[in-house]
Amino acid sequence: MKHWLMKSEPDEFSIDALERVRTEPWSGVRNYQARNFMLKDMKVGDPILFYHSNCAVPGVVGIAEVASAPYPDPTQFDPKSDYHDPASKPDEPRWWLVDVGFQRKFKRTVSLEELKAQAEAFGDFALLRRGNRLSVLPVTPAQFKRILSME
DNA sequence: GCCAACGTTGGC
DNA sequence: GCCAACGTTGGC
Repeated sequence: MKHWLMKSEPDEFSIDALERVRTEPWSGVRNYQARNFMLKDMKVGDPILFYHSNCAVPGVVGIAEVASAPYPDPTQFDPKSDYHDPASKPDEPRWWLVDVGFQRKFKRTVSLEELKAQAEAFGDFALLRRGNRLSVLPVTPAQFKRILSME
């Protein structure tokens, strides 16, 4: 079982929004590395750290899980969608996603600032790499556990 | 709102 | 295949 971290801008889709809808198709990922994690490496039931980005206090705010096998992101074929990709063909979809299911919301935000303060204990962590912009990234079991212990 | 970092595009 | 231009991400 692999562990993951997925970023979302709370203005767009927050942990509270996920708690309300329970399950959300993770549409709109348009980065090949992030897509490949969803398409090739995720399995139903894998734990996910839910991360709020681009906000006052960026950080991990809760736990979700992979809730479906990968399937083509429908927004790529929708001309009205911001995520429309005219170059993608229905018989050969370029963008794939998984459903993300709510597990629980943290009592408090484990902030990026706190994570950075422990950067050494985390070792190599994609989230803390300089200039990191990946919105879907792998987390080791030890890193996952450490973040849970910081709640 | 600024801007550094990074991915993608397209001309050559 | 190189690389400049451009667009986006995301912390601050």
